[in-house]
Amino acid sequence: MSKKIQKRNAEASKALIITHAITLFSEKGYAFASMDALAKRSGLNKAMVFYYFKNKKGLYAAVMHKILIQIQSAVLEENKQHSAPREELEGFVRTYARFACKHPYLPSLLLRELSDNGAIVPEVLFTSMKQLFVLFSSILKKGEDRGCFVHTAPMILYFMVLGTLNLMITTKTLRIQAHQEDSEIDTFASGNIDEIVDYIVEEMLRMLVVPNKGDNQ
Amino acid sequence: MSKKIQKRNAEASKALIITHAITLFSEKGYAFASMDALAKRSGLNKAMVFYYFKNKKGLYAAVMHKILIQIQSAVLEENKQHSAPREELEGFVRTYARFACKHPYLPSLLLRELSDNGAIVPEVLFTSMKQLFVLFSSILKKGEDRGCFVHTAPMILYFMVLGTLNLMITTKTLRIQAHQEDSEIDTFASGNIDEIVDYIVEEMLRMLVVPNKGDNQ
Amino acid sequence: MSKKIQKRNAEASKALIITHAITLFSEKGYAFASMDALAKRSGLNKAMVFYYFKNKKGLYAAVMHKILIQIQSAVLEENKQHSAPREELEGFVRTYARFACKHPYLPSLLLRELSDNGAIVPEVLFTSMKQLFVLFSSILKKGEDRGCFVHTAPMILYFMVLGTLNLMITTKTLRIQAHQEDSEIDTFASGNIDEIVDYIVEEMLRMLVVPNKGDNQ
Amino acid sequence: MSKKIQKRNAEASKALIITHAITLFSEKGYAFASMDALAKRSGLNKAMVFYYFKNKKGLYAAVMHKILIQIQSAVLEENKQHSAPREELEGFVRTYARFACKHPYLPSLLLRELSDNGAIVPEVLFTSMKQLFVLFSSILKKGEDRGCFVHTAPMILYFMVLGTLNLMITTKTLRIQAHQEDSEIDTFASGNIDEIVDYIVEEMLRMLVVPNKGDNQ
DNA sequence: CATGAATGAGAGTTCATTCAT
DNA sequence: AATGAATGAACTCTCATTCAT
Repeated sequence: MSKKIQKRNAEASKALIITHAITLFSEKGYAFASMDALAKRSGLNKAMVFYYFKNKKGLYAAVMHKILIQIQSAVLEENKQHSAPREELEGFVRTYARFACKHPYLPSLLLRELSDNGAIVPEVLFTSMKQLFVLFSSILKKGEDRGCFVHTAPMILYFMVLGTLNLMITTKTLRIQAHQEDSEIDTFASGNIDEIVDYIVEEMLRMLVVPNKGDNQ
Repeated sequence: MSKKIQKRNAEASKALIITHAITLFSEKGYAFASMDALAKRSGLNKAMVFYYFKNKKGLYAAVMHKILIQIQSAVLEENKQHSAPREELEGFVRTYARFACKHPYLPSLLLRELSDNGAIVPEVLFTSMKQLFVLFSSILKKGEDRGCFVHTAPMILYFMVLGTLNLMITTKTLRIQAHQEDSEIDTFASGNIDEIVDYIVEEMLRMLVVPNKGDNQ
Repeated sequence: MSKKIQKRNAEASKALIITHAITLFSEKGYAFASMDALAKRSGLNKAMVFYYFKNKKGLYAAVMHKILIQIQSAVLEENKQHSAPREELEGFVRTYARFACKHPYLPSLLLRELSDNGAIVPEVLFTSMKQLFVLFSSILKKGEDRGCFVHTAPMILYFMVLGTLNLMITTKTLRIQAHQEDSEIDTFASGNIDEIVDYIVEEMLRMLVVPNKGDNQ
Repeated sequence: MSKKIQKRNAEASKALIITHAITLFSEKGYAFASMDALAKRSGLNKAMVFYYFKNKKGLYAAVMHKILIQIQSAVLEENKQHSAPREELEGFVRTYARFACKHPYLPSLLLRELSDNGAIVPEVLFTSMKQLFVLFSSILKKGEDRGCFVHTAPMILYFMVLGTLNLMITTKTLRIQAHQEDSEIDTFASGNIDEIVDYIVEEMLRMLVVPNKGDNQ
């Protein structure tokens, strides 16, 4: 009788849609990602997407929420394992970097959103980024309190970390290409993500560490 | 006397279009900036845009070209006035920052384009960014050669500068808003662009300057 | 009961569109037939046309396919009823003529397409016209084999039949008009399609029939 | 002083435009031939076309007028040289054919116009075609009067000649292609225009010539 | 839950045509 | 006579979204 029973429960379908939406949005950007394409990729009917997420913006919000939750919990998880500020800092940077590298949609989605002042989903982006920032600040604060970090503007350092990492990750192919065309230019094309993190952390510590206190933090 | 100030003047019309296109693109992003809206803003007929720039992409390319040329020449100009690496570095950062602050479309357009690998106008973005990078590298190189800078990966520092500045500038309203909601959080909301530059430069020098050489370079 | 007769019925909608498209294309020609006008005529939304036929070319291809299939099967059907070459030939001509007269879009669409080398939908036109030609050739061949037709170039005869019929049909109003303006000119204005066919067939047979074999084939 | 004096007299410019318009219209058809493209081809300013021909239709009318005049006078000229109906008939067909073959825009433009009932330039087409038809009729009439042609419907024969020739000429590439794909099908692909004319004339005469009078007309 | 059908608004683009010089 | 600038109307096509089943 039944033509084609597709018994998927709601959660599974929602998850399926979000998964595909993440890649689609990061590939094409919000505007150029069409709901048609998304439905096709997900193997679902277009109307389902609206059934679950109300509209495109709603879906996008869900997508942003998902990835921001993911990165947040990844960083928090890793942070539990350390207690020394230097290690915490390195942990923060490395965890973010590895995650962003494994999920390359993160940098592009994030940069786009930030360069827009969160035009599409203000609150989600806002609170998530804030929470991550609070964690980052607390690491610096702890370092200062213990006397091993000098005082700095945490906001600037935060964006220094995120800006550098995100740009290095999104521009990877661009940088490789540039190096191939003109080998004189050192675009750090060969460096993998861990080397990049090493560099960044090293430089951050040079900024932060109190001269004669660095070794025995 | 004449109602419409400049008519039947190709250069004026082109300039008019580009001017409005710059703000429109940076406000809405490429996809959401409609040619209809642009024409209305410019007070010109929509077809004129196509007459002069062939299509939307062409216009966008022209826009990017224009602003990249501007920032480039601003930086180059300023660079002539210095010869000491430290000053050159500071000049680079400050010029870029001031320009980006005065023309707030720059950061958003740039970040968007970069987070896309220059999806829309690869070459223009590519060559311009490269030239700026070459200048930046040469400053670092000179510093190293003179023994006053330690060796670093110029690409990473470059993105550190651009990433930090662009993010600080685009997120300005976001940061003010966040601080108002929760005054505990230090989002550097009150800092103006020159203070931001001071901070960044100070931190860069802490990274770069060879310990006992810094003072008397 | 229901206000709109057939809604949410894919086949009905498609058929509705094609029907109106046929008349529209034959009235205005491909270029001047606008999708807006078609939608209005069909009482459907413009987007539906694209939903079903992808684009204007696709619709046109569907239209051509439809009418070529129709004429083909009409001719084939009629051809079954005869076995003598003379009758087959007459059947071919008369069936084509009647069909084209009843569906006056055929001649105009066909002539246009042919005079363009099938610029818009090459393959469809191509294969259909070929199949019709193969049937026509086989009739002539059979006649030759039986010794009742002289040998001729089938392609030329084929175009003679189609060319004459199509032109006579499309120019009908033109011919009537010409005759009214100057009654000296005999434009065959009064002749109906069957008389035209009589004439053509008679003349074709005069060309084809072997002198002393014609009577007793 | 003078930037770029283009001293062309009106007639030369007009002729230049018409020449290019003829090829453009026959290549693309009326609708798809753009005034922009025409201006570019002619090396003139677009506005000039309107200056000389008022609008696109006007230009098209001029084009049709030109080529119809040409074909008319070619046929009339050649007709002077003969007096025997058979020769006149052959002359008519051959002249038209050669002309159409040398100026391949004729068949496509003509067929298009005819299949449209002269939608674009009714009168021009109308009178020209009529004059040509009157000449053709008079040839047949003379033949009948002299007792060497049987009576026929001149209109039908006229379209038989024009239809066959025009179709054979426009479909030349199509026919060659069809033959290459399937060599079983005899599309008269190898035949040149004179052979085609031979065939047509031979068949026309078989229709027309009074049985025992044919030889000594 | 799930689907295909349907829609309206708007997008980019083209084009014949006119204006001012 | 000749030109480049300017225009408005149209056109094809896309897309987020909703409806009916």
